[in-house]
Amino acid sequence: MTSADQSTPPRPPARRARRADAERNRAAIIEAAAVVFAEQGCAVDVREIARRSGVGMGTLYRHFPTKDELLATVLEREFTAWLTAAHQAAAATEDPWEALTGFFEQALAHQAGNRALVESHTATGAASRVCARHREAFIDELRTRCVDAGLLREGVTTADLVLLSASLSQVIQATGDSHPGQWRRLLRISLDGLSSRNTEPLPEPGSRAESSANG
Amino acid sequence: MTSADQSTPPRPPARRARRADAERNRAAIIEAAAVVFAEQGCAVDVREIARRSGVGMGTLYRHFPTKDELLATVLEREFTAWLTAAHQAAAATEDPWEALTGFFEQALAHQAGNRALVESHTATGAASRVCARHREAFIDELRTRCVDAGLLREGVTTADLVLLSASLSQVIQATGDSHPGQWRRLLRISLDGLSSRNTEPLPEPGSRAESSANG
Amino acid sequence: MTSADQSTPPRPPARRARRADAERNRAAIIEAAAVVFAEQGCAVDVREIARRSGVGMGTLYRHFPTKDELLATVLEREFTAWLTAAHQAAAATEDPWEALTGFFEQALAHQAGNRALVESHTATGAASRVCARHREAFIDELRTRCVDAGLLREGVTTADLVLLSASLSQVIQATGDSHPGQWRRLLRISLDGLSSRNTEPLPEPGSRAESSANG
Amino acid sequence: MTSADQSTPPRPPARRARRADAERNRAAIIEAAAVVFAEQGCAVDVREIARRSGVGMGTLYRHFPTKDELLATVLEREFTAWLTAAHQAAAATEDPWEALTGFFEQALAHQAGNRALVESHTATGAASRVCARHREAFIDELRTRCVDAGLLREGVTTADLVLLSASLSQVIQATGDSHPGQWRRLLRISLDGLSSRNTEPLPEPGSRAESSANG
DNA sequence: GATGAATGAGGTTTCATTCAT
DNA sequence: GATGAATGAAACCTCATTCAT
Repeated sequence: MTSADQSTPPRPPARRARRADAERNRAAIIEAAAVVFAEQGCAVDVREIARRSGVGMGTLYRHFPTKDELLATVLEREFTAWLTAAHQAAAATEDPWEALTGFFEQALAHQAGNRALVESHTATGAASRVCARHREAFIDELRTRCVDAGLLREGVTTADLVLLSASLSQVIQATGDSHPGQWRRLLRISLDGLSSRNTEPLPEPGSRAESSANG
Repeated sequence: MTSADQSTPPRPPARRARRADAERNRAAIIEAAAVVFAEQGCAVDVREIARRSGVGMGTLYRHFPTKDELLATVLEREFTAWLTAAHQAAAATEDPWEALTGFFEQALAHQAGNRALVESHTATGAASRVCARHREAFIDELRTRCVDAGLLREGVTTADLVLLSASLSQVIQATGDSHPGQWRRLLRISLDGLSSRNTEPLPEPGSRAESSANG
Repeated sequence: MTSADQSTPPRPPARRARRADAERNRAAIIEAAAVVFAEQGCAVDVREIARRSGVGMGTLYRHFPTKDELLATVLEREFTAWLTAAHQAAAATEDPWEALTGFFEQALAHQAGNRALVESHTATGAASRVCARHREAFIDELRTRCVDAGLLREGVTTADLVLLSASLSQVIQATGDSHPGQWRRLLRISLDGLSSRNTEPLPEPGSRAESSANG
Repeated sequence: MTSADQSTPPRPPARRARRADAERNRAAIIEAAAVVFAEQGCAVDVREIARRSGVGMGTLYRHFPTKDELLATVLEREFTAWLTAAHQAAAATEDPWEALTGFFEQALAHQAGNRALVESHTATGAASRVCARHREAFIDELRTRCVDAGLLREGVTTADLVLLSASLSQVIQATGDSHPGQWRRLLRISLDGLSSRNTEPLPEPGSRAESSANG
């Protein structure tokens, strides 16, 4: 009566007895950790996370043998979720420029108020490695589309865009509570600086040329 | 009654001497703290600072009742020094735009490699309050000059410029060793977005309008 | 009432089958525990044992309600095995003294490299109780043979020999890798001190008389 | 009136103000640690030591940055105290053999009931290194005296004596409470085996020759 | 019976701050 | 005023044992 009503889902190959409970715990831990990390940054007490997820310390450390590992998992999950959404949004429009700006919009909106996520940009831990590569690949895709359409300023690299994203995301943190939404102005300014309307060449990476000629 | 019996206050210079010693200690502490904070960020052990300044913990805490207060003092001193230099640089040119770009250049170059300084942008401690105000005043001055000369994009506020500065300074930290100088490209892009060449209105602070029209 | 309703006990072999499985598990646990305890001493993580025996923690604890109990079982098994071999060796020679020295040789050789076995001499846990009794009985047998043949020094008790064995076994551990075989010298020295050639009386148990007169 | 009464001890060069208190704490810590380690072995909770010495955890770790360091200090102190006493005892007699036996007597009596001290023989930590060297030097001295007087069995090395000492000290632990003083019998036996009365050669280090010929 | 996830007290160590000298 | 030892609350992590499935 309880499980096998109609279209029985192909019974998982047994041995998953406790796994369900464990998976629920693991999910609870990640959930709680995500909240706590977002609220208070990477430096929180692990016990706070254990308390909020309703599990003991041992359980937490069974699933994540190290605080860093937990953090990495949480961040990766958030990165992935965000990238997935970004892909969908990008696929929903024909306009390359709209795809690019939409990406930035969404990236920043997503990171607003997530302290750990922002801190992770600075962190050099192994956590961000994988995520970084995924993000880079996607940004490169967006860039190529804009370049092909002649919309992007000459010489703008993927690294530039990655950096711009990281840069703005950290601003969000600072303005988060006091000036919500101000980052949109900065984003607009930067994007305008990225448009092919600007014809002056960018300084070579590593060069020390003067920054801008406004005449 | 105990030491100075025979009238004619014998040693006011003695107290002065003490004062000088204390002042020297204070300076040593700030000096050492500046180095340590710059090298290792805000999270260093206070004892490291005491050790490097050659004073005891008690002395340190007599001058600065809290680690945060010491940090604030250090940061403020650095802000002040930097702002002074910035003022001089700004006064040395007639061109308002050059003054503005020069400011950014110098601000960012100054912050490269100073971990505490960059972290302070995110920190909500009392440390940054004072500094923020000074910086703001100066940026506002630069902005006004540009606006008066018709060089700055319509609607750009001081807050925008402050945020841009903070934003880029954090990029410097992230790219510091691996991609030195890349921040100059980002700066150039942003400054181009700030020029009065861009005529589209910026989104209202707090609004959610679309970010950019590239047509 | 639940399983065997229709009289004629239907599946005693079934329960036997279960028993066999359990017995196999028990054997696997002991086997693995013996290896791990020998390698790493008594302080190993129980999970290491569970992992190596291929059973879950619950199974392990069903068979051995306590880590100490498992340890006791393992040690007893090893003692038994060793004692059996010792018995055979002792029965293979007519010479009582050779039987005694052979026993020591074999005891020590057997314990070289088994950390838990050596540690157990110091440990006051319930583990060593049983083993101790068996060993004692056998040593007493050897002693009696030597005494009857007039080969053993006057007054040497079984307890003395037990203690000598324990003592030397710990030496083996200490010298194990660096000076293999040095214990044989010590054994020889001790055995010579045990021979009936030495006629001075031993100090009473508990007495504080001077230890030796070498003249 | 308080300090400079008569024969003033040459005033310590100032700067020792707090040092006295700290030294008292350090002593208290070592004292407490010695007791606790002796009672319960090396594996005690550091907090127990802190509690018993009446200092906070921080104080303890200021003086001994690591539990191992504390243990090493305690052991070394005990070794030193013991060796000093042993030197004096050895100097008090003309008889080389009495000096040797006295040394063993005292060494073992001193270690009876000190769990950490005995455990340290097995431990390979850096703690015992220094102590070991001192002990070895002293034992070598005793040995030489006996050899020169023709009292010691041919071929007995310092290493043999060191090992014998360690071996017996561990026996003490095992018999400590139940059979106090039994180790004296074992010691006597071993010493008799060491006397020059025994003329059979010892097995070469590393050899596998038979252990003893009692005929 | 078997499984292995969950438990949580305890282990060592750090560090901002206070306080006796 | 200066000194630096003392403080003690956390922090991270381990592991013998229990218990739901």
